[in-house]
Amino acid sequence: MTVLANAAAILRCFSSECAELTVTDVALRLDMPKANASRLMKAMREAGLLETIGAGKRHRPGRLLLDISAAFRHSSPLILMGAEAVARVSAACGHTGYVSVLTGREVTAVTDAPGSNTLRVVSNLGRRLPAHATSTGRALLARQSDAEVRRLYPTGLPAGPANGPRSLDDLLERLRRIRAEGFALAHEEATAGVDAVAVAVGDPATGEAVALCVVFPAAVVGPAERQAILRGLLGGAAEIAARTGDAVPGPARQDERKLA
Amino acid sequence: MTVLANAAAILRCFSSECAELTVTDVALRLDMPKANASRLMKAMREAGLLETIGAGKRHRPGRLLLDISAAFRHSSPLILMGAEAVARVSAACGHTGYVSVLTGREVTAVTDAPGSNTLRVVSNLGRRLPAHATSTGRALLARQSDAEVRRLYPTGLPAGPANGPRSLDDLLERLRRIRAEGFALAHEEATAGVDAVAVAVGDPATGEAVALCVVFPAAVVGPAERQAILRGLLGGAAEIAARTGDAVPGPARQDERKLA
DNA sequence: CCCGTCGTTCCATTATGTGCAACTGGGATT
DNA sequence: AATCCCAGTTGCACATAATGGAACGACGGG
Repeated sequence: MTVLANAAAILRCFSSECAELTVTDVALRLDMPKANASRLMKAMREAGLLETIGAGKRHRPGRLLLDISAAFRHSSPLILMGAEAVARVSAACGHTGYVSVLTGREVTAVTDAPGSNTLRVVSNLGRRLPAHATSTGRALLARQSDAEVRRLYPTGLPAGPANGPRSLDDLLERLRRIRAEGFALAHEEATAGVDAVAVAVGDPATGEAVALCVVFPAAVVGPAERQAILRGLLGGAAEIAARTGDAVPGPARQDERKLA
Repeated sequence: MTVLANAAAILRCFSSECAELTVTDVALRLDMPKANASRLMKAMREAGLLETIGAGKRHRPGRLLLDISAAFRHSSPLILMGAEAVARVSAACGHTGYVSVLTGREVTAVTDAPGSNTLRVVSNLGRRLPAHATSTGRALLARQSDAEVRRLYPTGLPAGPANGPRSLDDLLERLRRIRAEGFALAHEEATAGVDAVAVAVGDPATGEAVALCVVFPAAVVGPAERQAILRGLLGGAAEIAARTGDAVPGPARQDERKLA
């Protein structure tokens, strides 16, 4: 299935950073013969996997793929419920919220709820981030055992942002705390000036898990508001957990769930 | 490129309504040999185009596609600006908003801003709807000439909802009004109890156009609020049009842009 | 325990995609 | 206006790579 592999490779060239590509761009990046790239992309256009921008020679992912990413969201009731819960919290506090999933050592946002505040974090759907260096990633990693996490990082932790975990042991220590408290925090990690709160919830039936997360400017959000956001996320997660039969980590009593 | 065509056909089997498929499902739907479907789907899994749910045999679109649909959104500054504008209006009024694009006779929502009201229209990203029977579709069709629209419907209009246009001439009449007024309305068309306001804006440089749209429960939103929504959408569209150099249809003076 | 269903694997056939190189067409340069 | 140059497309012979029929494991239910 070389054509499929090549087609996927072409699709991989697209990302949030690089949204338009020409035939030679692709041929260069994948160092494949121009002829090949040309024919493949033509076929992909005809299949709806790619489309040209205007009438020019620049390409972008096709409409078909858009339809399908919607199917992905609908494929999992967990994601839908998560989106619903995050939307409620986001509407209440005005900050941007996400639902994210973990794949190996990376997290991806699958749904967003753009905030309504003038100063808010711009949403960045579909960008992969290192799990260990984000609140969503750690919230999801905390659902795994220490042994499983160690197995994910056989060569230790890659270098991360200043406030992120500095070593595998540091990470495991943070995960223990997340398991005990039931939520994850990030203070100016992936993005300067941005703090985040995340809560994970899963579906034992499918083995899936998602993280609900709200991000906000670190400087302008005080303890009371943070506590409100946390309460909203925990409440949403608890509702979902009740429906799926998931075990919620952390203190059983809501009032013990406080930010440090 | 038969494998590509087949792969695309498999992807097309997924939709908002049908989010999970097994090998035999696919083999049946596309009546292709089971062997073929099995191998193809295996290859697609390895390429990241598909993934199994949990450890089972049900498949859904892969993570890769999710990343890419993000790229699609970023590919067009027009879509980004539209999303921004709709998010503002949506946050202000609490109703759900969309950015949609037109392909032939169908419109697809590419971005959504879920509303914050308890009673709101649930967003339905990525589902294709007939252009003539939606406010977004008509707003976009109105950017084309009567001749072009006629060419789109050589055999007349397909049957639509009760409040939708009943004939091609009816549609053209509505489009004329949209061109004159600068916005499109739908009253309980695609969905019972739901009204919608849509405004189209384009980028002459690329030939693209998007529709900004807000949907709301027909019964509980009064004239004043509708007017406010309309003003918000028109304002957003005007800002975008100013940046792209697009011509905004309808009365030049804002205060003439009123709902009937 | 056996059967039905579902997915995967085997194998020969042939279609299919590959790579090289020549061709075209559109824009800039002078 | 003539020319160059680069991006993209096409022809052709060769060999890889996908096809489909049927047989084989693997579950799960009756």
